Amino acid sequence: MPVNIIIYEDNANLRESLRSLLSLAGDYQVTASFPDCTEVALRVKEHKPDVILMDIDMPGINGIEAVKKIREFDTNVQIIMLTVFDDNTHVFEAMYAGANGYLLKKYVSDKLIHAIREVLDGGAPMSPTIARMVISNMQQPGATVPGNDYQLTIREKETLQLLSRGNSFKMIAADLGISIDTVRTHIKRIYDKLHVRSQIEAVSKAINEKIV
Amino acid sequence: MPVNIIIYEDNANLRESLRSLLSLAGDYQVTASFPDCTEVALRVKEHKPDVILMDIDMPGINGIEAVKKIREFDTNVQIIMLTVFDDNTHVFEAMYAGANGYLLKKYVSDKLIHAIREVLDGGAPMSPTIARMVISNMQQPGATVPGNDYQLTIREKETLQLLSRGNSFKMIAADLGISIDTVRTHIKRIYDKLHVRSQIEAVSKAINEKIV
DNA sequence: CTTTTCATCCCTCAATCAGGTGACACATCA
DNA sequence: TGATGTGTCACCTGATTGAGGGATGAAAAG
Repeated sequence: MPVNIIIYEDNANLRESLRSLLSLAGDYQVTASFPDCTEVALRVKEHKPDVILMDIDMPGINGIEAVKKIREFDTNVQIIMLTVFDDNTHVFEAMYAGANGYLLKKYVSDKLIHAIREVLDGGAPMSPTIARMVISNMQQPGATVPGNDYQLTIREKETLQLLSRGNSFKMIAADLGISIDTVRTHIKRIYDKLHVRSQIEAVSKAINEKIV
Repeated sequence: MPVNIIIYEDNANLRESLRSLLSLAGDYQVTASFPDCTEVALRVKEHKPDVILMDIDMPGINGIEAVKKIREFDTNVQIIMLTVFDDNTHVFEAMYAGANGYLLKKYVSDKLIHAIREVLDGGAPMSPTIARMVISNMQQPGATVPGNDYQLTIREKETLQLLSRGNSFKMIAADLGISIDTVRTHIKRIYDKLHVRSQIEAVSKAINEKIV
């Protein structure tokens, strides 16, 4: 069964190049291709592709918006962004929107077939510089080393979790089946360990450093 | 000028395989290899490698700890993790610690040379499944439906931001140059709009839905 | 067997916060 | 011009929280 692919690319030459590149490779069937994203949801539902190749810079709805729309109803179709942009705004927006891969156009001829194979195998094809950007992005907030669990005890972690979800001391006490005073004690110890002095600081630290 | 590489790998067979794989490829020089990470900082400083291949599971100091130690004094050396673990704890810890690439051992023979080339070119080589994990991790916080900014006004967003960073009303008032009662008003409106009833709920919602 | 850690509970006091109500200036917009 | 939205400020009440204490028992570690 061939892999069904639809293409969104406003440049007619490139669109046809992609189509022929894929048809020559065998096992790939471009069931449709479009120069813009009007009715993107309808069209995707209609063609039920396995893979979507999506340009970013298109007239009307751009590729990132299109990905968001598609992800509202389909989280399975594999979407590879195909673009000339390698600045981090575009890359991260695309990733957050729900793209599975991100190929720079200059690598397309070499890597497209490979990338399609890879998304179908559950991978996330990315051009090298893109991969580096993604990693750097992860490392930013990771100035806080995970493993810094601040030696919280189990009970303290539970308390912090409930606190982070917006519970009052009273609710935490009820939830854990202990007295409110015990909750207060746990909270105090948590403050000591996290070096904070209020709920919000603790919660903010807990969420940002994913202790919870 | 050949690429200088040092290897950390406790399995003697694999260590030698890597060494011969690299020597056969030409242009790569394994200047040292070690079965464990004792004195890792000293050794790296001594050999000044271009690339470090780092196993994770080693006796004594594990590879992730070693990466942290190395990154304390050298942010330029390219480090590729070389491991059998593909669970997300190990992957993310390694990434946060400062690894540049993450290759599963089963792909080593095929991809090692390519991966070394790639880190040196500023890329971030990853096995496909690893790349997918990294991307999924990025998409988690973005799972929140976009467009939900709850119609907060500029001032309310500022207030919420300061609140999320752990400031008290008093501090927010000082920061914004307004009276504490005004802060209270803003906060109250924020509560209404976010449908919450406390600081923590607001902060937790704000962070999780990345309004701030 | 003693010490430490964890989890539990209690008390007090001052500070902070939530919820309510009301007011005023300013800008925009219908 | 009048309605609406925004940003500002004030006062009040009751509840919650933060910061200090201190205390007990069970379990783990030494």
